[in-house]
Amino acid sequence: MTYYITTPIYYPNSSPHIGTAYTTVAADAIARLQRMRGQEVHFLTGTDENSQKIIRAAEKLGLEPLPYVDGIVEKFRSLWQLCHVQYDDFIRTTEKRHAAVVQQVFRRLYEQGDIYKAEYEGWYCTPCETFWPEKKIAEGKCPNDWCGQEVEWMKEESYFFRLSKYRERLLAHIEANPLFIQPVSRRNEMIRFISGGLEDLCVSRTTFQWGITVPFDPKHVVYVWLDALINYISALGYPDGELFRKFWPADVHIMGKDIVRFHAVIWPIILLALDLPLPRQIYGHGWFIDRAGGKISKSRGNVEDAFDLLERYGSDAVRYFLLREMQPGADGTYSEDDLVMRLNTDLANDLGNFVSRSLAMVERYCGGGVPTPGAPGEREEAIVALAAEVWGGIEKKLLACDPAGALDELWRFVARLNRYVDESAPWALAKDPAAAERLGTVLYTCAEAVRVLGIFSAPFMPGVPERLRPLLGGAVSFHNWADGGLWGLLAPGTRVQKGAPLFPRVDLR
RNA sequence: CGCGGGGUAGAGCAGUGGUAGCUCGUCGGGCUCAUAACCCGGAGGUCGUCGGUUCAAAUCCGGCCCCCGCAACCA
Repeated sequence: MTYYITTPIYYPNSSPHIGTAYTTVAADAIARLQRMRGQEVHFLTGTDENSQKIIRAAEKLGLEPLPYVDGIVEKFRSLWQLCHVQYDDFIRTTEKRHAAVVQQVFRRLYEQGDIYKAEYEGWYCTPCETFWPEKKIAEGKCPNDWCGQEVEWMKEESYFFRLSKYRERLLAHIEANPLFIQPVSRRNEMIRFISGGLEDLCVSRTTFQWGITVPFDPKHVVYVWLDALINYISALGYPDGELFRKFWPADVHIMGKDIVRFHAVIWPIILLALDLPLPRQIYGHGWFIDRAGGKISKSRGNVEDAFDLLERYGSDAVRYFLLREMQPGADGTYSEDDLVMRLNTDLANDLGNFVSRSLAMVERYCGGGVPTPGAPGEREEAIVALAAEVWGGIEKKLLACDPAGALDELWRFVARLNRYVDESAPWALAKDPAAAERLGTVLYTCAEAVRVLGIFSAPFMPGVPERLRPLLGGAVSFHNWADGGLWGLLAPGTRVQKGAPLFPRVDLR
């Protein structure tokens, strides 16, 4: 089976913030799980580089647009590398492979009458490169709070995309496919919005040249959404590419809630017009907000901070925090204090400490060799049953784009394991020579649980299995998700060591 | 009459008809294998508000108050 998952293409005009990191890491966790399940995965991310803002930002630094975006793109790439994001392709809208497809699509839509030429009129803010609707304009000023410049009434020759023509078909598709837009709150929003009627979309500009030229009318460049959304198929080599045949339609497009509308309306309509199948799912997650309830701004989550966070806490901890904190259908809260709390309580105290105490006891009471278990008791049977349950739960939740729920499942298991150690009190068994077999059973259960935890953690925190492997004798495999659903794969006699703490505690200041 | 989401212990959240739960914090106890980590127990909530339906409501219905998104060409 194939699995195609995407993030949006990001805007390299500003630094990637914590929200883009969330989107990308969430997609990565799902992609990793699917690979572990043996699916043939294609994971796409990239950058959206055709915008007038790019020119401005470059000018400020005295650069041409392309060298400027090249630099920013490198930042994105190295950030994803530091986060251990394993994408299969990174598309840039400045690439020829993309431009060629956009031009081809534009031409086809024009020829079949879905794109037509007309005149766009409205209040225009030059710095924001935006036409604003009448009711948004207060006293002739741009409504963007960071702008506030005078707007002017402008007429511009433009091409328009006939969204209205496909409205009914789109609505019918959404109604017939409850999972098409998720979560449900977003779906309801979109149904309302579309029901209210669709205006045709302006898809070209003549006021600047940076972008993809309209093939038959070179004074126009293709404007934003038509250009950007097509990345999902241009990256696959539409229309004749082998990847396209193999992976389209996408299984899921993941994104922040702010751009669900474009993905749930414009993108499906482009596909309908091209007579292509629609993606199976569009998932809109929430935003990270700060503790005061405000949006995360550059001062909080810019790229320098992200690099800095990763350096100080490590990719696994940052990934864990992001994935755990964002509840489906809601916004998440970001603060460094919360991150440190998660790191100390969940990762160090619960998960890390369980690994540490388990392996330490095998070292101390069994000379470092995994003991042979005796007959399982009730407690062991409960542990094995819970492992299987949690294994299924993680899979189900993560594939439903709910990493936080999946991690809740995982921690249900970790909590149970710590309780198991206390209840079983191996340190007491070790003092009683008659309890040797029982001790072996308990410590085998602990060590085997460590192996299983390595698999469970792998999609979320890829560093965990890497650091666990040498502790479990170097020969254990964490690559197959199926192995997480089995019990007893760890061979008795395997040499283990306690090693360094998996997640050292951090003291703030 | 714009649309939608939300108001549950000090904080952050789960819970859609039947004795109010989780995480953190707090108080007390236990253990000593472990990263002063782990385990158990207690205190703390009239579930925004007023009214209704019901044998029974945080959960269904209605009014009101407050907070937050969206309101299209701005990732």
